[in-house]
Amino acid sequence: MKYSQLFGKTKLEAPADADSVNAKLLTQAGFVDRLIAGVYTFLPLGLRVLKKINEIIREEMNAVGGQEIAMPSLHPREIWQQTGRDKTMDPILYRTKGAGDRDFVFGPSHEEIVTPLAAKYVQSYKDLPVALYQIQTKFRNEPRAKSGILRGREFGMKDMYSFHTDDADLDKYYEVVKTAYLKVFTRCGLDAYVSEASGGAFTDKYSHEFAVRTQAGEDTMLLCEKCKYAQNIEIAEAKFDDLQPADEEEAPLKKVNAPRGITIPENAAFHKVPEWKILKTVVYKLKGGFLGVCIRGDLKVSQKRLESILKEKVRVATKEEFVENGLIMGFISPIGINIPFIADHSIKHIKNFVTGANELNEDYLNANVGRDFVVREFMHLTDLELVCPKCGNKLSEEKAVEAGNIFKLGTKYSKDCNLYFTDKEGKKQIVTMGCYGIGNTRLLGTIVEACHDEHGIIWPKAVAPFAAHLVTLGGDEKVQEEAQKLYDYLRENDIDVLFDDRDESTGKKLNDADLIGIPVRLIISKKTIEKKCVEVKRRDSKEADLVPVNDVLKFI
RNA sequence: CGGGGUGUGGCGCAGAUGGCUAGCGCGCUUGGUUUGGGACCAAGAGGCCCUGGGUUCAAAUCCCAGCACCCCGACCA
Repeated sequence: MKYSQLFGKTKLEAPADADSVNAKLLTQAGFVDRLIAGVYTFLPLGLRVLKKINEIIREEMNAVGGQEIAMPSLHPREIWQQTGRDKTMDPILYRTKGAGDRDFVFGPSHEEIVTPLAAKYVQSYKDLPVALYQIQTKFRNEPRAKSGILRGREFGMKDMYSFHTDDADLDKYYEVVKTAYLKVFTRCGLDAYVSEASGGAFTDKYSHEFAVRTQAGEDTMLLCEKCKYAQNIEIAEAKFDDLQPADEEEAPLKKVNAPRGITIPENAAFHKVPEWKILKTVVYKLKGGFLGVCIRGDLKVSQKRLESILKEKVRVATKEEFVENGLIMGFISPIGINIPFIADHSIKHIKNFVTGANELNEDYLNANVGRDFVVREFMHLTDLELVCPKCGNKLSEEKAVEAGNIFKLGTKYSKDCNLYFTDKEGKKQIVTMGCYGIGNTRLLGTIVEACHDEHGIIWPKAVAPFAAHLVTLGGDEKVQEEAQKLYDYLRENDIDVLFDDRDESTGKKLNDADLIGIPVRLIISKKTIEKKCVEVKRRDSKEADLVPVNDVLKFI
């Protein structure tokens, strides 16, 4: 491909509202174009990468017996009512009406389609197990699309569904797919970890996430290098004691008179609640002022951790400083107080806290984070040290992106959609299901987050849009001729090459090459022609080599 | 859904106490000179100043409403 003819040019500056590295680099380099928040066009370069990713996914899914199909995106509403998800997923469903005023849903996922489909074709135990997958666009009305292509409203996903005669068979296959998933991420040049997933609609025991380590990740994960084990820090902390009943609803905030002592046990006793229901607030003195720290009543803030996070020495505020800030010892709360607050993850999922009202002997009941008070950031602030459940080593804290997840669905959808089979004894049995998702477009963004430097993207070889980037320097005709010869030669040898044949200045062309990030850069210039050589430079290395034209193939 | 910010050629921005023909940089077109890390000269093209309503002799600029985008939270198979 000649760059002069490629649709989608590089830009000197990234769009001002690009919020993440992947959004900046991918738009600046001409891989994607944003239509609206969370909805992107894939330009030729971007689509090339996406196709490579899809091919890797396809190969690995085929290798574990997956069969590719293509299901519709337009779903009649009734099948969503049948599983109850018309209601439970209502906020994120895109809806439309068809002829005769019929209601439709744009598919956010495909259990509702694939289960009835399987029911049509699966009758006997001989038809099982079977795994079906597709690579397709999903639609989810995210309340806040963000992070470039990492969280979109329309996005690409590989979703696979497996069907089994019993749990044992599902368990076996689930492990096989887990391994296949790790292969996919490794082949895409990423460092992936399996993590036990958060509780959700389908219970945490039966789901795993795949975390990819990158500095730009949205989640903080606890990782074990050795076992490739990961755990989301929020889950780790919440899990250490599963306190919050899942069905508790947020109750209205209430201020009550509370002539109690100032300690947590006295507080808990007075309100007749467990200590973990108390929102504990500690105020620290920093160089630049005061900082409130919220934590669950039964836990302790680790000053050491706080200091290592803030990178400065801190101390608890003195009595005088309390008065100065209008704080009442024992009755502090983040509600209605004018100092910044951060919080430990432990409070994130607890509802209806008891907390002080910043007045003597006055408390708030039913305080909820987000609704009644806001914290700047959630952090890990306790002494809690977590170890790998497999090898017992201490887990390290890293930022990560969730790039895939797998679930044991069990019989939820088979029941709703009447998916049964006849066993060897001729008895009717229910089918057990698993489902397995990888966001392929998110994966593309994740690769950029993980593989870039200050000049641009550094594509791992397996997913690079081209194998080589041929660049001419200088407007010399001889240079163009020689480059054209090399271009033809490479193509004859099945090398996917992008040929920057433009008459642009050296700086622009080299900067563009760095930005686009193709793994190998080849330069033809007056200098190289004199030496009958080509300059070869790998994107991830600083050094360039001059190699004889005939040897070029060895370097790609 | 709460709080904050921003909407001006394709991109990045200036103009805001109402007032002349709405500017600048990048990009684009034409011609010329250049070419090893974002070149230079000259001549051009390109604008419902987010939308709707209002105030006014006069609105990019003031007022009201709405929409979109971004950030921090809430939410998140």
